[in-house]
Amino acid sequence: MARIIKSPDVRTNELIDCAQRLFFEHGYENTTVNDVIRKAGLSKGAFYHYFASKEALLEALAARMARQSLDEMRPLLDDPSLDAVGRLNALFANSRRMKVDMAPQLKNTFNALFKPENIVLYHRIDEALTAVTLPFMTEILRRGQEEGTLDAPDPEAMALMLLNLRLGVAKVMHRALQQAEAGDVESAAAMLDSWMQSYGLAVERILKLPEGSIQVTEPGFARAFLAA
Amino acid sequence: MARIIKSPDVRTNELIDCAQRLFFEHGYENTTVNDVIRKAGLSKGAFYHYFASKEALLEALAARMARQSLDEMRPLLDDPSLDAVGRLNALFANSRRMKVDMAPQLKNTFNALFKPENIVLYHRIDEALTAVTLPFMTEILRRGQEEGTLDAPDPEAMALMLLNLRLGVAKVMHRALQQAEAGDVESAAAMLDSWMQSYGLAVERILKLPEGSIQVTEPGFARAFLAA
DNA sequence: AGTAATAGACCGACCGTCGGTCTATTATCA
DNA sequence: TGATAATAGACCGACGGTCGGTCTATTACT
Repeated sequence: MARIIKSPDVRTNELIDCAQRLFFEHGYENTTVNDVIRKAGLSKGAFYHYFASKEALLEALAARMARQSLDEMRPLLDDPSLDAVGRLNALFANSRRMKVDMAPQLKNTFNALFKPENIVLYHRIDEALTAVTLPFMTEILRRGQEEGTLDAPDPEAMALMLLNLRLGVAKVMHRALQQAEAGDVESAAAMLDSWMQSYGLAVERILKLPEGSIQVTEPGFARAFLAA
Repeated sequence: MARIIKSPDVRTNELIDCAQRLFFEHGYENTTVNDVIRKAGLSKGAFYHYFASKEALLEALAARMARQSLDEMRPLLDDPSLDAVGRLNALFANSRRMKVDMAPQLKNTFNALFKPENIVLYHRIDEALTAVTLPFMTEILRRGQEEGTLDAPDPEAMALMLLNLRLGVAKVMHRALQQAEAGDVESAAAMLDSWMQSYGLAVERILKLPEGSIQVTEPGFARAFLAA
């Protein structure tokens, strides 16, 4: 094979790129190291020069995703014009916008991530994401408690619970996507809408917020997302 | 090897028994089919006569655990003397009792289940458990809504969220166990207690119950569990 | 400037392990 | 007694990972 030399940083990211595409498309277990290096145009030796194991590649992928996600969130904490509720709503709005924007890829991602053979991939990413998001969320709640805009006696515990709930949303979104793909878009949208409503309600109740202060969904979101 | 013949039912359960011990101890991925059949005293051919794959064995294990757990819960639904809140409290009390009774094994189980190499095992079991528990929980909430003892506009959605929260508790219990094993029993117990307090609070708030109506923990529970 | 030395990116044949298959053999029962 | 269910274990191919070695770019020295 032709010998092409690149900077370690570039190579590493290329490998993670390939891993992301392959893992998401075929699952972690179903992707072989040989698949990765073929796609990356690299030898086995080179691969193991950069990553200690296939698992380490997964770890690096999860870490990169967590980092990216954190970069998206950080501005919200720094914005002094927002109170805690505003920050939470901004978080939800942000994630909505992203979901609709990237619906096509996201659909694939969701479908891939929740395939039963992909639990490992899913869990690693979720773990990394949660680890990165928890301090962030805790800080939002802590400030909210200070401001008196919400009631979270133990901000970290409450934050962790909110993140646990978020997982449930992801699962339901996947169910809705599958139902929509099976042709039943309307009822899937209805189901998703109603579920997100309940989710919002739960968040409000946990933080003792007045009903209606948290807007996790907006009119037509479910349909727009599922129909994309 | 001597040829021993047993009824399919017995063999199946023996294999699942071995799988349970081995998977929990060394993890699913780290346990080979050869390990299982060696421990069960069986040939490869016999194994694949009963299970289509190693994965199918895991599935069967998860299903059996779910079935057992359901059998433990069912009496609660049938008891007419309990209202919804009573049933939830009974559920918590039950799980507390079980936790303290079987603390030694449970410690192992928890430690095993949350080892990073055990995500697959953990997830499968959780999935089976959730699938079995959700209708049960939904029914409790539905009746509670009917009785007016709690407020769950969408019982299934709320039930699913409560189950999602339960996961968080399991994770925190694991963290506490590790901390306790590292010698810091007191602060681990304090942490766990405070966390369970928050968990109870969240449940109450989600269901709009008066504060104090749900008792997930009781004085000394965390210490008793961790010190066992 | 020319050259020797070093680092480390890169290569691919090879190996051990593991899930799973296949054929042969033995028990059970209609 | 023939059919079928149960058991045995040799065998297979794929896969993750290793290893000895090559190639190239940079640095150190004369």
